[in-house]
Amino acid sequence: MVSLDDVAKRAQVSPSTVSRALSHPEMVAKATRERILQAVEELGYQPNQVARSLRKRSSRTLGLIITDILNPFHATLAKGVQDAAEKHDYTVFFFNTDEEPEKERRALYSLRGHLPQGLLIVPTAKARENLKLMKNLPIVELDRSSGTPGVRTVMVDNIGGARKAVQHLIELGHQRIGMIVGRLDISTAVERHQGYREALAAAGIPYCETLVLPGNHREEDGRKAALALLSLPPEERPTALFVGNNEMTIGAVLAIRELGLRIPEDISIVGFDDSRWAATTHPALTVVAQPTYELGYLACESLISSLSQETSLPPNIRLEVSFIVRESTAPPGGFSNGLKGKRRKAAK
Amino acid sequence: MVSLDDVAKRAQVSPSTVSRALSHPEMVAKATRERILQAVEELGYQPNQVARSLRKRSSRTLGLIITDILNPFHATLAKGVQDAAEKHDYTVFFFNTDEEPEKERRALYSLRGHLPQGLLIVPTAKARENLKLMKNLPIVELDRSSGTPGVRTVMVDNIGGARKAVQHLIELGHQRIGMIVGRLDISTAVERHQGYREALAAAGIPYCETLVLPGNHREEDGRKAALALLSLPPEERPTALFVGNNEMTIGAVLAIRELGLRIPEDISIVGFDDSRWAATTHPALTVVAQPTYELGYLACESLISSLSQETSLPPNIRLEVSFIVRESTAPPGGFSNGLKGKRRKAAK
DNA sequence: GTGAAAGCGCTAACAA
DNA sequence: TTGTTAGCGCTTTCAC
Repeated sequence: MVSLDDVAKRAQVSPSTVSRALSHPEMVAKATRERILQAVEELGYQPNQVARSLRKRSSRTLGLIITDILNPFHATLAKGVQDAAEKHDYTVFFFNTDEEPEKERRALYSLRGHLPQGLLIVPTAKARENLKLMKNLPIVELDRSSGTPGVRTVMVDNIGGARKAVQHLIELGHQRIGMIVGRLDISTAVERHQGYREALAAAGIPYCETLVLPGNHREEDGRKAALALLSLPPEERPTALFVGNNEMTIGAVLAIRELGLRIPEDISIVGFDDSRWAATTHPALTVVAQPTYELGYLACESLISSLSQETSLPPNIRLEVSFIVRESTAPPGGFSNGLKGKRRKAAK
Repeated sequence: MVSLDDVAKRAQVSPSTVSRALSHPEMVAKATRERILQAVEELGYQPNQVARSLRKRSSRTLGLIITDILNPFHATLAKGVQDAAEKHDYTVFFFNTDEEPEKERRALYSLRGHLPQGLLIVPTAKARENLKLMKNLPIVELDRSSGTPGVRTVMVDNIGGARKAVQHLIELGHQRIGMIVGRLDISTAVERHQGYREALAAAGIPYCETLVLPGNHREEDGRKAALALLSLPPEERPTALFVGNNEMTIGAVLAIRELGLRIPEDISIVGFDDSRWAATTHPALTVVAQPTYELGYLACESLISSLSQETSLPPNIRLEVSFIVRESTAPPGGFSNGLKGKRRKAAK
């Protein structure tokens, strides 16, 4: 590889002058600078970032840790982060934890050795413990918060979004509204659950524990939870479902199909997080839509701006969600009011 | 940060001994080694990978460049790569090119400065040019090939997969089979197109240019192409569609819905690459399924094994695809045989 | 089996 | 404005 010394020789200056010409052009006389730039060009010289990092103790790299790259929500987050990082000429180390704290720990450890300038992370349930590894590293948490002190966060208004969703169902006339919530050791799940409770309370509907089932954010968890909720005895069974994330929503819809129930005639459903699947499935789903790409992009902007001390962005950001009414919600209908012919088929 | 020198002092040995104890344990006496390891433990020492990389001129990092992280196929590829990399204790620099050669060039350039050990890339159409930047870097191309000499590849049997898909349609009785193909400067598109031609030829069906439309791999391209193909005059109009990738397949299905046509009664459709969307949409799609995760995983294994000279894996790997018949294909029916009531609605 | 010394490629005092 | 020098944290000869 061609090094700075090679350039120096060719341009007949000292290595430090070459370094300056590239890093602080204004400190070098115009003529010299041009001679150097030409040599750089001719030799195809590219600075060795590794050497530069070692010397400057700062690396122009960031870490990105998400929990599930197969989830389009996370993939979109990653794209937002990546785009912002590239814009500022940062390179990103990427990790995927599968929601497993142990994988997260290993990712953090491995990342630490590479001395990144900062970290963007969708924390797992044990992140608060794991992040102790990263003393003194600027961190932004995306989507959810681990509660680690001193960490920046970029999240959406989960409470408001959930409240709106449930309110919508209540306005349609639903009284028994089930919720498939995420793990309650994850902040988004807690907040969406809170929004659910608030909406019920505001309408004077008592909170009923049997109608709330937790899941581990995956499609299969949503499916199982929906199956369980819809197997309750008729008088307890929910007439509508509010599901805490995109993957579980898909699972819930599949469960409803398995049971031979119709959406929205037999059961209404609202999901949290929009997706192509939600928009194009039949019937199209009513959802709380999040500005996912912006979330990732902004988180990265926030991190980078905090690195350069231009603390233009507040350390904790909440983005607004929007509520999209499509075809999966309607006033309570047949199924809830007794056993229709459909149901027989369902009890497979 | 605690450095090797700190450990050396605490263990009362020289820095070089500490280095050896960690990198070549067998070169250090057991007692010394244990003392050192204890000091490492007590101080929470972690080797500085940047310094190590600079010195060894080798970095335990890999580059991963894909073209569209929002495409579940690519996200799955990335997960496979990531998992394999982690297994071998490599860290990955991640880039997304959006199919844009210019972004790819920038990604490669930026990556190069970080001295990765190797590169995994889904090449864009201009990769052959761009990859000239990466002289001497071990490279594995995934999914498609840029034709760059000396580069390893891990791909699927595109020709065979396409042939099987089209053959299936022919066996159902279709004669006018349209194809929505990718960009013909991308190897997968060329190969799938070839499979299409071969299947037609084998059945003695003449190849018809008007039935083949290219698209840029995105959903919207598939939609437009399908719209165009289905707007052909009745006697030229295809009765079945073979679509060259997952995203365009979704677009084609949406187009068919827009036109008010029924799948498979009015038009059959087969996609290349399975996905949750394909499996759960209604009707579920017949597809050529690829071992996507394995593709990514194996590509990374292949790269890493080539780095350590254990050339156990062949430089060019082709994985088998499988053909999954679901509900989107049937013998040619109503639509193709003339104008049904449905069609009026379609001509919006 | 261990230590001393050199140096990976770069940047940043400090001097001139 | 430019050059000299030292050193980031590590590994690897080369001695002993």
